[in-house]
Amino acid sequence: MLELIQDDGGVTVSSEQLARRGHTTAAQVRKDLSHFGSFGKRGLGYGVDELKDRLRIILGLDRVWRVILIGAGRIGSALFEYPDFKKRGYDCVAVVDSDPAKIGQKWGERVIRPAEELESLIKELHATLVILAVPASAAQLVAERSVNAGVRGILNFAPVQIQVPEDIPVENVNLVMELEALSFQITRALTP
Amino acid sequence: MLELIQDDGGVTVSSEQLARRGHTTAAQVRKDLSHFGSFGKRGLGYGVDELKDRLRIILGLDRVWRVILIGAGRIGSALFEYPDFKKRGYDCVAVVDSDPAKIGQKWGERVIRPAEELESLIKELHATLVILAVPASAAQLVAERSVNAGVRGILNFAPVQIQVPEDIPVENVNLVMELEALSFQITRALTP
DNA sequence: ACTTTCTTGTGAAGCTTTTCACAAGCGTCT
DNA sequence: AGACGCTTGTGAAAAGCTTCACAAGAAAGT
Repeated sequence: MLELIQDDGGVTVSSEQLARRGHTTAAQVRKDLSHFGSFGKRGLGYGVDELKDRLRIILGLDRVWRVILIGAGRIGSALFEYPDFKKRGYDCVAVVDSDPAKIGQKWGERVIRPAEELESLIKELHATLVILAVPASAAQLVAERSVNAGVRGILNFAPVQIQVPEDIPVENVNLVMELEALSFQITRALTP
Repeated sequence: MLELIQDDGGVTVSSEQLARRGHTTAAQVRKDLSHFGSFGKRGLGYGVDELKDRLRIILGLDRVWRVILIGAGRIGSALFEYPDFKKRGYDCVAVVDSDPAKIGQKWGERVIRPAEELESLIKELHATLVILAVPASAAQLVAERSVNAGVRGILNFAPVQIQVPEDIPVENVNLVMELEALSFQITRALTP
């Protein structure tokens, strides 16, 4: 499994150092990285700058992703204000909501657009990703509309499994599910 | 892997129906469930009510988890307002923040407490879980303080890997990481 | 009671991921 | 130059996970 690798201070970094930061093993790190070519230096480790560059390319972060945020509620707002969002190469090109009271409000320099315009916005602004921050009941429909309009990936905050074609990746963030995973692990630890 | 199983309408449900809802296979569902005893009925499937009860117990949801929310920023606020939170058995017994401007503010019936009180609140209120909704720079320290004060699990929204003893489960929710996973999958699909 | 139709639970097979182990490469020190 | 200390990259072994396949059980109809 591919793991996140954080920056650090030195000029080179060994697989073992990376493993400690990423809660994994040195062998795992080396195997993962070797899938994308061998750019480590034996006896030294990986050059931090080269590693960053390579990862950026492997992860597709050498481009700017055009994102539309669907749902201007609390989660949407938290995401929108997230400082690293733009810095990391994600450009929120539009915000849509179905609530007439919210439409027209300004978030920073973005005006909240009505949900009906979703398809045309995706096409006109060439959005590649959508962030679904809508109630569970609306999620499936909005996801389908987005995919039909040409979106390539979905980040889903609604607490439902959405059904989309296999070639459209979906990442789910489900607060209750994460809490249940914790609760399961603690419970299992208590009753072996 | 244990998968989430949503409610449905009928009185019984087969492994195949569950599989469709959960993006998995019938055999997988049966294997997962059989780890916790055999409570399906051959020829019929699983009784929906019994299944719900069993899952509740397996996941440790037959009790109320006492949670402290650390960080009263946007993410914290989105979580706090999340309607299913209380319904699903999570009781937010306190909110703390280090910003003097926020301390004393009322969120619903909860008053935001100063971060210094974290340890005493955990002990006095018998909190079992903490939700870390603080900046990355503060996460590690706050996590350690929480664990030392007796917390049993952590839901971490800060974009860093926190280091805690092995027996303390940590679930990470990292917006940028999820987006990077999407971006990686799309990129890989484009360049095979 | 017997047959038919479903569906579970589970051993075995197949597949994937992780770990182990070590040759080979790189830099440093003498 | 040669020896030494590190660290990568990678086959091979081990472990883990998923799928297959089917006996056994449960209801319903004849």
